[in-house]
Amino acid sequence: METRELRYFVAVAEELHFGRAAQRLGIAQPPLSRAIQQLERRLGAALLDRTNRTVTLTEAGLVLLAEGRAALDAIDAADRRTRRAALAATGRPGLVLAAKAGASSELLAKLLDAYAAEPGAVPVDVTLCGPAEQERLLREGRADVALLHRPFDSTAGFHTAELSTESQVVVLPAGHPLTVRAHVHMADITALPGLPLPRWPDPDGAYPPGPGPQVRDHAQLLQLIALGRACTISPESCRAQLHGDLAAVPVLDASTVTTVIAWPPHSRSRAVADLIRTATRL
Amino acid sequence: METRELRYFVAVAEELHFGRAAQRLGIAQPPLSRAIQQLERRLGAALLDRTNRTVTLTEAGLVLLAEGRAALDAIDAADRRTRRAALAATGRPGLVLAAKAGASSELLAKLLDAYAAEPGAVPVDVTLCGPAEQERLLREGRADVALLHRPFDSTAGFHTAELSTESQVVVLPAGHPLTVRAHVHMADITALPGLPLPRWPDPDGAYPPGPGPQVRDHAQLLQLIALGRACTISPESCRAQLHGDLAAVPVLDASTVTTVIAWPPHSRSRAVADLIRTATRL
DNA sequence: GACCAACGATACCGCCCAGGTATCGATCCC
DNA sequence: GGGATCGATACCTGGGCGGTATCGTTGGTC
Repeated sequence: METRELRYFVAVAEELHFGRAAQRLGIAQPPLSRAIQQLERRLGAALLDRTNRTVTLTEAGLVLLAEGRAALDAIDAADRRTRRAALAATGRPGLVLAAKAGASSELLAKLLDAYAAEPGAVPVDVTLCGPAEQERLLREGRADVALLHRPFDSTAGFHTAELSTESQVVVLPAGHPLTVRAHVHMADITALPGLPLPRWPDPDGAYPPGPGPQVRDHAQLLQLIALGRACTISPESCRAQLHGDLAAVPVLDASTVTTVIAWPPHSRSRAVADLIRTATRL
Repeated sequence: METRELRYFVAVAEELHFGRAAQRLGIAQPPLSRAIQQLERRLGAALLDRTNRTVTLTEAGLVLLAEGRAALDAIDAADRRTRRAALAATGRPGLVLAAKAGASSELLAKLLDAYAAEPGAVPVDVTLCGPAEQERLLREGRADVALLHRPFDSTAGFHTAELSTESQVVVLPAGHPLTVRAHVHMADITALPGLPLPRWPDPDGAYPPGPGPQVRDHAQLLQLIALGRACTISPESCRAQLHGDLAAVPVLDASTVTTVIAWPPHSRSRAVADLIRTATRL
């Protein structure tokens, strides 16, 4: 199976329309039709049901869409990591660490300090990113290592080491009636009138339907909470960043959050290994 | 990057010889040279240092070798899983479960029984394989689900669920002096005169150097132990399979072994999901 | 030190296949 | 029933992949 065929198939499977897929790929429609036919012939499996009017994925097509995307990601990652390795060999070496903006900042600071003190430490570029974005960066080879938060981020496909586990708090506007409580339960929060949980964008940038304000970053969310328009559940380490307008109350029955350091398998970099060793010793 | 280029590069990187690599690939040497040059040009990175006499991998080449192998594996897996999905849709559906021969047999039997009792259960083909082979089968898409044993098998790249944790025992010939002990330590075993730990083949079939008899399967190993030529450390569930010539003694400071059920991420099969659910409920 | 063998690179050639244009055939909509 | 939409088919062209022949360099050998 050639990557060209895979790219073509993924395009058609996503568009469910040969014309649009061809346009997206920058080729004409007939070669695309032929390439898909050839792919189906070689696999001995129908991937698409086409009825001259609609295109739908077969069961095998669904499988190939998921697996093919993963394979293409692996190829792109190989490409990017090879380029990065070449740069590192001839230019300044350096690590890219992806971390969620506004999360685990204390842990992150400690890690960076401790690593910088190691012999042979290289400069670390920290990429702060939106929720679940670290995972993508790491998968695509744009980052060498990432701080992920279970159970929110998937660690599938990575090597990981646990760094810390913490319980969660609900962040509320200062002066909210609940802030006098020593602790609350999930049921107390989902029933809060006028303080819905916010909606974060999907990886593709779209917002899921439902109530709750749409937020794009942490600062925006904190401001909304201060304005009394939302509340949120966060790991308790976020308390360090709360200012006067906000208050936090432990949520007893929220899932605990585990911060893990993750890196791609096959990572051969000494710098990555050093950073991980430093992290696990914290 | 095309898979053809990747395959070519991996062949050269493994052989470190253009002629042999070309032979292995079934093409002539000149097109291979050109393909590698083109790949290097497109990546903007030297992958191989060639001195007319010897070929060595650069740092970037080492990265691409590891990442490229992973990417090629992903493509092969996509291919195989798609074919399997097509077969399952048109023919008899079925699952392939990979398990280490001679390990966790009781757990495996319970799992198969429990799953078979589920509504909508499909036939399960059990593939018993050598050490660390399950991992390869699962990675290559030849199995739908596998029982792995941490820390021996790598679970990188898979989703997993823990099934059981057990401590380890040393398996000795019956009548050996140590068999009267209630328990032993690792130091007692490595120092055993005339009872070395066996050597298992690498994934490529070669044996690592060192003392100890070469073994290929469990029966062979047990026979060697009964003959007083070797001993081995195994999870304690192996006791169920020991016959009269053999004895087991707990090893207090051996690492504990966790049996996990693993499946590829992106698995879309209901049967796999059912099996996993059954397993975690055991 | 000159010759030879080994090995990767280069030069050149032929053919296959990817991609393009034109068109067909079926289906849905008005 | 006519037109629009959309995937499939027919046919052509060119680039690139693979092949053979050969070169250039280097290391080993007598």
